[in-house]
Amino acid sequence: MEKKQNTLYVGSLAKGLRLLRAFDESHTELSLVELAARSGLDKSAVQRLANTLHIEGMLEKDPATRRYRPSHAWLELPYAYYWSDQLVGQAIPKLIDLSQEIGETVNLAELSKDHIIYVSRLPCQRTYFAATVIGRRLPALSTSAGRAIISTFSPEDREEAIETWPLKPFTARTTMDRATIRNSINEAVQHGHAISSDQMILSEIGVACPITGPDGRAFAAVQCSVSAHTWTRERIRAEILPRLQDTANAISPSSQVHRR
Amino acid sequence: MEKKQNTLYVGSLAKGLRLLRAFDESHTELSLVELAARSGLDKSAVQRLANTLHIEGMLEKDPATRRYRPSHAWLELPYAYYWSDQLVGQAIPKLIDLSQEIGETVNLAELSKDHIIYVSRLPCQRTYFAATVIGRRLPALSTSAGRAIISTFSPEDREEAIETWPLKPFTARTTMDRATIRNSINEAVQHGHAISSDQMILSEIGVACPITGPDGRAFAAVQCSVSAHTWTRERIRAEILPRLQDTANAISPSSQVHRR
DNA sequence: GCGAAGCGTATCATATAATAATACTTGATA
DNA sequence: TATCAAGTATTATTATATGATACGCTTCGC
Repeated sequence: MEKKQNTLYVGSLAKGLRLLRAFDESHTELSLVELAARSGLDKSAVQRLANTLHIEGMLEKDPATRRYRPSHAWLELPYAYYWSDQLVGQAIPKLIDLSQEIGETVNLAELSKDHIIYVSRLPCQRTYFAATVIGRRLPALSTSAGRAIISTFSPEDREEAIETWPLKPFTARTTMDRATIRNSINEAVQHGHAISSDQMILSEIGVACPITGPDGRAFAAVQCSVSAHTWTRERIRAEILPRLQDTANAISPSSQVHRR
Repeated sequence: MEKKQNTLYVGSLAKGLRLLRAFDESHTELSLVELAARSGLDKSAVQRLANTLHIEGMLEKDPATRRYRPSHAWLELPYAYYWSDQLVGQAIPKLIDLSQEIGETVNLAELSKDHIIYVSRLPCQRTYFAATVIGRRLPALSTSAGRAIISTFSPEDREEAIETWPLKPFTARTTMDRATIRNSINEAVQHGHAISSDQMILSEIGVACPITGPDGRAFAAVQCSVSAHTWTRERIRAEILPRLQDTANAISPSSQVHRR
């Protein structure tokens, strides 16, 4: 057991959480030994912990196959989260209006370390499944929302993000060159919004405007995803951007306390 | 410590989960002693467990107030859940189409013991916040979705549900009389859909059609919420119901394996 | 139809790791 | 400035989690 030293650290709890984290989009149900393999724990530990999680209602267990699956309890935790996140309550009604106006998929993304996480999604057109699911965590540098947020940082912080935050190729056209990303972010600095294409999936264009705090630094963004088959960047700028910008401004806390 | 006996039960893990469950819509951030009070654990235990959850990234801690809040990790759990739930993937594109067609809020609800839980929500009109948030768990008997699901049960199971499942008054007009609920469910048996008014909030009407499994028993429902100020039950039956029914049928697994 | 392999389950002796009591620190209140 | 409550740190004690081992069941390949 890698020593986490400290008597204020309860190892068993941490190990249980590792079991929960073993589930993801490509591991939707796991057997005992698979859980052991993915969590790095031995069979006995997994047996005890998984059993506990099952008894506590955090894991479903198929009586036939003996395999574990996430339970409905996994949906109740985000419910609690939503009430605790001030921003979401502020934003949702405005996002609904926006999505109705433009008739395209609208997302709310928050910065989470060096990634962005989709906190709220309002799909208006059929898209791929992952685009409809909250909680998706993506490298900030590869998303329009992330770039919009970074564009509000001080020059030093901005540069650090561009140089050090992680990248991962999702499509053949995901930008892996940090200089290109720097250009994209610089444009965002100037225009107040970021646009990206083909980053997470081909033929998808994302536009995002930052939601800024009282200090002018963004921690979230309103984002809109459209298909490159029906939209051009020009049309996006003409038809979507103004409303997107208005929405982002309306949500930004600074606007609510009457600061510019 | 109430003995959960068994050497396959890890108490510390269970206690940690109790801390997570201490957060809900009216307890969005908690101090150490509040956590202790709500979880029923002593201060020392909470100190250790909360600290562990913080280190593991499950709890945010405000450096100023020392209070704990749910972290973004709480949003990653539903992400994993969605991929593990077959139904959601099947349903989402059809729900998007439906919501676009009728221009009203569309929900996917699943049965979870004697409650229903909203698994997917597509708000189209401004509503109260709770109606936009996934993971909300409501007594099945008090919701159109729950009644639609129960209506597919065998007469015995149906009766047991009506007699024993829990009720709770949310509005002054929430039906607390089981005979009235029985009537509502019997109507659902005959017409294949359930309608309810003023159950969760005043002036809200819910319509739901069951999603049935191969055995004809439902485990989920497609539901639509509208305002009583702009809709009557007659108009709902005429304009919304046909499409709602089609959508529910299209999602039902039985329809996909070509049974009736 | 038989043997082997893999997986889930159960048991148990051992010492690690969680406990709960206590004491210390901080900061808010009056 | 004194008091109190909340958060933090430390400790001895033992309960509690551990992980090795053994058993039984199913699924394969031969």
